[in-house]
Amino acid sequence: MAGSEIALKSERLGSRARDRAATEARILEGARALLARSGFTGFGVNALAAEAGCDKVLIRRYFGDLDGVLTALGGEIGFWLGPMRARQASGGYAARMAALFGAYASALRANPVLQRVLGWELVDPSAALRRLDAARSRAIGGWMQAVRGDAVPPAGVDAPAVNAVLLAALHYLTLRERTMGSFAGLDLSTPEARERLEAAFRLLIARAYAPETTP
Amino acid sequence: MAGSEIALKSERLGSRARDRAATEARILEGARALLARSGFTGFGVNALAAEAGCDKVLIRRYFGDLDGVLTALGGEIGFWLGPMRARQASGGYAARMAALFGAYASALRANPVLQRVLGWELVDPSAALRRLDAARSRAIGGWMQAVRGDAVPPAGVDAPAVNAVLLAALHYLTLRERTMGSFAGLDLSTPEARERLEAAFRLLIARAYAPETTP
DNA sequence: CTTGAAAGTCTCTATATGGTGACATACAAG
DNA sequence: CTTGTATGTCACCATATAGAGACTTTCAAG
Repeated sequence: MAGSEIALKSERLGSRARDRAATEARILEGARALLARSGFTGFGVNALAAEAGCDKVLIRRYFGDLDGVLTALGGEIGFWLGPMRARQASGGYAARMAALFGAYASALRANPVLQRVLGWELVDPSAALRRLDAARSRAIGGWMQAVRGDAVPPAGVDAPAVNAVLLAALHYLTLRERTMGSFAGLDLSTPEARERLEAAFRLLIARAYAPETTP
Repeated sequence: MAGSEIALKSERLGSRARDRAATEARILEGARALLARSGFTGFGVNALAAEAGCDKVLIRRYFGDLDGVLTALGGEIGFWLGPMRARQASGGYAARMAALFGAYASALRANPVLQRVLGWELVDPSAALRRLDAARSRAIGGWMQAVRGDAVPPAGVDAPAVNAVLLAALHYLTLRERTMGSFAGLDLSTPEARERLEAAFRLLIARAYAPETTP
């Protein structure tokens, strides 16, 4: 009888491998899953503890704050955009930029957590989100510079400003597709609309960065 | 003494003019002010009642739900974009589109409530926000059609798609300016950066909608 | 004048949240 | 074996929220 009690206790309490690193990993994975599923509106200490299957006090002990969890999660943001870094585009500036935007659009569409972060930044910016944004901005800037390589935009075109405009459009349309599903009369859920938008991006890039002579 | 008691009571309870229409107007005005100041994160029944200076039960009685308040507020969304409807642009399609974007950008920048709504749509879309978005989309579409007039975009250019891309960029950059204050390495709080972005918009519009011959 | 509905105020409950303290257990160092 | 620390569990508290009920007060219709 005593043995069964001990077995019960050890099953009830000891089943959790007493491993801080594993718990922290579960918290981070839970935060990732929770953000992907419910976004920031349901992102609280209680919900995260339930998702990670641990007590909420451990979140405070190990990360101090929910912002600490976000900051720790941001350490993997390099991984979010990592797979894109490999390839190097070729051709002129316009061609390289088109390839770059296509790759970034695919990566962003496949990353719900990044979408949630980008959306929440437009609603309730916090210090942690600002740090994440700064790091992501640097990463993307470096990545764009690497892909661009030695190609230079045509003279008379403010490439950083134009790229910012196009990148802003890409962010907004991707978020609209997941949330509202439509924008400006276009049904973003249909492949036709997305193809039209991709064509519009290609056209804008081609004409903005066209060489001196345009047909 | 009985008289003073009556006076006190009438001052405490009767000071509120017993007028349902006025109370509804105060609730709507309070919702507008609350949204402009705190956004949707602090948009609750208690906060709205405190802002409007009335009891929260009246919000439920008159509007049923917070979504009802939003829907009623959306009836004034026509007013939000109303002042722009007057002027009619002239020139070619590119020139008219440039004027249109400039006017819309100014109106959006001066309208914090519209900014909050646009931001929240990307985070937590509700049925009420979908209705508001549909109405706003129709209004903007009609306004663009009116300003465009009889000008037609050059052949081979998918004008609705291109305009959607540019409009998306305008929305995103305006929201980023209020929240993060920067995007893609550009400090949006400086007039220089905004001027560069406006120039980028003008360049994109001009080249996308340029007549057949481009220098 | 009486009566009944509308307008408004106050209070209570149920719930969820973030946060903190008290306690139990495992594990390793002494 | 003892002891201390880290890890984990549980219970409690203060707060804010949405919502419903009970209660005045005004006003207008009869």
